[in-house]
Amino acid sequence: MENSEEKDQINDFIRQIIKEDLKENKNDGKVHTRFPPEPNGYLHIGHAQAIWLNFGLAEEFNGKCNLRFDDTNPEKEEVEYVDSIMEDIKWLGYDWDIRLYYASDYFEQLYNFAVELIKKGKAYVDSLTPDEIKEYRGTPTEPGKESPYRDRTVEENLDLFERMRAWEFEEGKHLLRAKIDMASPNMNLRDPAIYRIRKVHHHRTGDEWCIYPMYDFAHGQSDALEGITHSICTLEFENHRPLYDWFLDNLSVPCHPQQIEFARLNINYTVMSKRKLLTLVDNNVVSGWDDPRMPTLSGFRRRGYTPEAIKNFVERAGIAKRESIIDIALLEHSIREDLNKKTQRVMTVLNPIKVIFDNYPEDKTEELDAVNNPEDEKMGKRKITFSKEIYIEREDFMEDPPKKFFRLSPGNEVRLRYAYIIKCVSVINDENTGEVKEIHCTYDHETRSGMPQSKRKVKGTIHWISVNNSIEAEIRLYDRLFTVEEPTKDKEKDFIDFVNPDSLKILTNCKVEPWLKNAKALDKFQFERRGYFCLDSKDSSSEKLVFNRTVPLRDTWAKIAKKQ
RNA sequence: UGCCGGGUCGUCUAAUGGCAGGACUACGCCCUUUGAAGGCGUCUGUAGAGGUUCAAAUCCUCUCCCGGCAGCCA
Repeated sequence: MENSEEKDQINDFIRQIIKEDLKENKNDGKVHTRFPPEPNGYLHIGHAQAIWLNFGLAEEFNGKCNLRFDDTNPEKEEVEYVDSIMEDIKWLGYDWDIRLYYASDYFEQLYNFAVELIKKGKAYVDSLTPDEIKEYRGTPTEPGKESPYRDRTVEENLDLFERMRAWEFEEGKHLLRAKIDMASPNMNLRDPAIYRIRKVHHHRTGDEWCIYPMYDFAHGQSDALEGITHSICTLEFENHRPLYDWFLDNLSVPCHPQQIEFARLNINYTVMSKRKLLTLVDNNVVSGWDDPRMPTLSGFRRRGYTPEAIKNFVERAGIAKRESIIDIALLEHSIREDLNKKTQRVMTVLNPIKVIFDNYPEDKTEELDAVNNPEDEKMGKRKITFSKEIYIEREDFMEDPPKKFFRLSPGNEVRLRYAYIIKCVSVINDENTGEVKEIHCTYDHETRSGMPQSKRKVKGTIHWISVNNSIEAEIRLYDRLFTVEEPTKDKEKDFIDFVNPDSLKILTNCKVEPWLKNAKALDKFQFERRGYFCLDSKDSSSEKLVFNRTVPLRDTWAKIAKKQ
């Protein structure tokens, strides 16, 4: 209920257009959108916004949304990408039902549309070389000039185009072009290419075709064939809209969809183009498209992000026409908010140092109650073991603490979460390095959680884990992939130069609660006082547990310490 | 500088001639057996100059700034 009320409040300019169309009963009051990825890379979080928009609009206005692969360029497209794209959309929670299409499904119809254009005298086969075509096109400030082949007869064009299809010509020898206006101030209308010869194997049509339609010729007609009402795309296609409309106006198509453009999603400290992400993969800067540092959906999934958090984020980022860069802090807020409500808490020590209680019996152990999730009582409680020797985080102890350090230090007390109040009595340092090796404490036996004395005010509470009741794990800490907000802004340097060398830190000697050995891939937890973590889906095994840090908890102390 | 588009708190985003609001961030306080979460509060904005109007972020004029476009990519 609450959710739908919230949804009703979204009123971006696209929704306003749709509501207006509905009011006028345009398209018989129907809304039909489509998500049209090119299978030449993995989906990133920018695509998630487009998916959320297109599928969300369909849900909101009782319409439908198609999935259509825009596979008109066989040189870059692969089945691997098709599969990953479908997996990612499903993961986000959307369903195209039976409406799975490929632009390549329409190759025959698109060919016929091209023939129709030729017959109407509105398309011609050009035989200029690629270089000549470029030269003839002019520049943004100067008009182009017409190709000498522009006035070929309909019969000649038909014959040539048929022979192009019949594998008679070499790549680049001929090109089918729309006959529009070589002097148009809009470069897209200067006789744009419609069909080019490419003797390349296509991932779906195999070697059936050697001519392939250009994006501009395929997209609008595919939209029309599917009965799309609102064809939503990003800003860089705004200049193509007159061409989109020109084709639909000059062909016998079943309907004329409306193209609407919005600004693509950008986030600081990362990059968001498939080409650049591919570069990171190819140069082994990351381990693959699903490296947890990647802004791909598969990367976020492996990192421990949830579809809910991603959808909340793209909704909060909003839909508009002005170009913007969203602060990564908004994304982090969204995932913390979701995981806080959902995750089981667990005691872990990432960087252990041993604490020994001088006044605790050698062989004694105690089972103590720990809350699984303070945000959700239904998640219940579990037992944790206390004993003479425990580990705490190295950073929770300081021999010479600054002001406002509320943790353990010589002569001072601290509370052990769910256990006792303890006091540091002595410290053993490493003979060579001087580093703290072992901390000796006394525990106050009247302060066990729940006892009256446990109400005593102690400023700090730290987490811990029993030496004999913990298992080892590897924990991978991820940070932002780049050191600067806009890695692609610098004109002198390559964006790769700004990769954060500390974007991945691997901790190998971490201690976690023993039951975690039963965790399944992608299971999510809050490691108390540290952050949200999930079991890695590729490298973790029963012999070696591997956890990925999704996002750290907010850390007020880190800010205070930094100021001091 | 041809054409197209865009400029509202630090960052996003609303207000569609009628009180510039929300979220994130930052900061402060409260609460706290997670320095988390939560609660309360504070700061900060209509690119500039004119004009129309009782009233302008919104309409008009001029200026400035920022993107996109010269693939047989999408």
